[in-house]
Amino acid sequence: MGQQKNTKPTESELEILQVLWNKGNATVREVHEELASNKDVGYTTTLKLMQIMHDKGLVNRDDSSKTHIYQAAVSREKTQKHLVGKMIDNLFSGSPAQLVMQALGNHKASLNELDEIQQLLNSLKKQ
Amino acid sequence: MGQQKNTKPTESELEILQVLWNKGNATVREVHEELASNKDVGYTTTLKLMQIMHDKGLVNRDDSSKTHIYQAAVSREKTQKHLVGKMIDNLFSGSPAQLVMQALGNHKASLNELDEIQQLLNSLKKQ
DNA sequence: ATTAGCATACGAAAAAAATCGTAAGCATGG
DNA sequence: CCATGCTTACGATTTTTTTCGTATGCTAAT
Repeated sequence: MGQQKNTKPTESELEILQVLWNKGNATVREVHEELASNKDVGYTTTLKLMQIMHDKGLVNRDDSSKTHIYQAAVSREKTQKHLVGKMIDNLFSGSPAQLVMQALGNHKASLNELDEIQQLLNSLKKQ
Repeated sequence: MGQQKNTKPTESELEILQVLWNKGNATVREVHEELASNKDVGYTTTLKLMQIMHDKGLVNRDDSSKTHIYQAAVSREKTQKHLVGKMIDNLFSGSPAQLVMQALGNHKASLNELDEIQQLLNSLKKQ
């Protein structure tokens, strides 16, 4: 039954949210196809997971027709914020800057992206 | 027995690594005190966890004296890199820049830190 | 109407992670 | 010598997460 916002999604739940965020909304089958292209998993596993997520309030569903249609109930941004915050605390002693340096230093970004970051940086400095 | 590098630490293991990274090396008791100041957990739980981590090769220990002394066997940097990469894949569709924007936009950094980031950014742009 | 195919529901098992109780050993201080 | 206190070892339980088998029902094609 239960239902609680702000529940931290598990690893698998995150994979599903991923798909839902990208597709906007989707059936279990659609989500499953997507997942199954990357890893070995049974259909009912995906189904069950999505049912649990529905219970937890992580997804909404339209069950007015036989084949239910799901969509994420938590926003990508909010989830990102939550998990990034957690990572900053857990891994970077609370320093967002260190995380940024890590990410920039070790993972390639395009010039365009660097410019975007530059702009954000400028506006932050002005404050 | 087993032992394998590159094992992804669990949440709890990460907390312990955290302490070890900060202290350099520490006894179970020391690690435990630290953890117990933040959450409610029994001593033998911490002990057991650290034993498991030793099994997995996540920590090294000196057991030449009765009270063993532990230290992290995986570097903070390497672990950060691994987990940040995972997060970029899982949550940011593979774009490190998006993660950076998230972190910068939502989590306060000091002016000094912003300058550090600026410098890194400059050097990346020049390449 | 019967069958084949796909859908959900649901219980339960398996796997992974976390927790803890208890035993046993070894110092140290009385 | 004996008790107290701290240590590790270890088995077992609990909790959480993941996985899947099976039942059941609807729909469409034959």
